[in-house]
Amino acid sequence: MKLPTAFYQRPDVVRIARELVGKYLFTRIDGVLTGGRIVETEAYAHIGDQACHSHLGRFTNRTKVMYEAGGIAYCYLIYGRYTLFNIITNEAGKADAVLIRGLEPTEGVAEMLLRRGLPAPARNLTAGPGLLTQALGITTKHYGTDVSGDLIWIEDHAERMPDERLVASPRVGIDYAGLDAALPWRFRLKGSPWVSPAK
DNA sequence: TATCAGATCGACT
DNA sequence: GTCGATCTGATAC
Repeated sequence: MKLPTAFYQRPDVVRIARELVGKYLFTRIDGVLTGGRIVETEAYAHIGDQACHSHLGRFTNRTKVMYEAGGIAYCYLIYGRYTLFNIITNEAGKADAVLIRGLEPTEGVAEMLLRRGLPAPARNLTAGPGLLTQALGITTKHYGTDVSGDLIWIEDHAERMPDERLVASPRVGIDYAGLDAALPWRFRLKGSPWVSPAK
């Protein structure tokens, strides 16, 4: 079943990030269904987390949707080339987010290959936050899109996801956040080849 | 106003 | 293992 908006509006972003591992992310962009199982996420909290774009109430053109109520997409460009896909959580004004870093393709693989320009399924089809957005057709145009809608949504297939299959570790690429960089807010599905390549 | 570093990936050595 | 592509926001002048 499709996760309702209420799922994202709960206050504990770390718990939401953990629960999203094993759920299924789908998009129907240009009328084509693509998606797969989420195998890697990271939590970003607006309070006490320097790595979060909304830390200390930063409010810019880029971060403004983070301050809306949970359940919408926060897409932005990094390094001038890659779109990263986050889901805003918590209630309006409490700008928390979950970054989707890794996906195991299950639906619409042919279309994903086309979008990625690959001849055959390979690990680099969706293993990495900048890659899965390409494969799913997510761009900055989807900034602010409802993730419980008909364009982008997440389904719960009621798979058993035992704790021992979930690995918590520090997040990636945020050394600038000082001590906060050590917070174990990155969640991966143990043994999945579809987790992102970054250390 | 200018500079810098970043929640990345892929090409190349 | 290293480096370039090239956009955004933060910080320094």
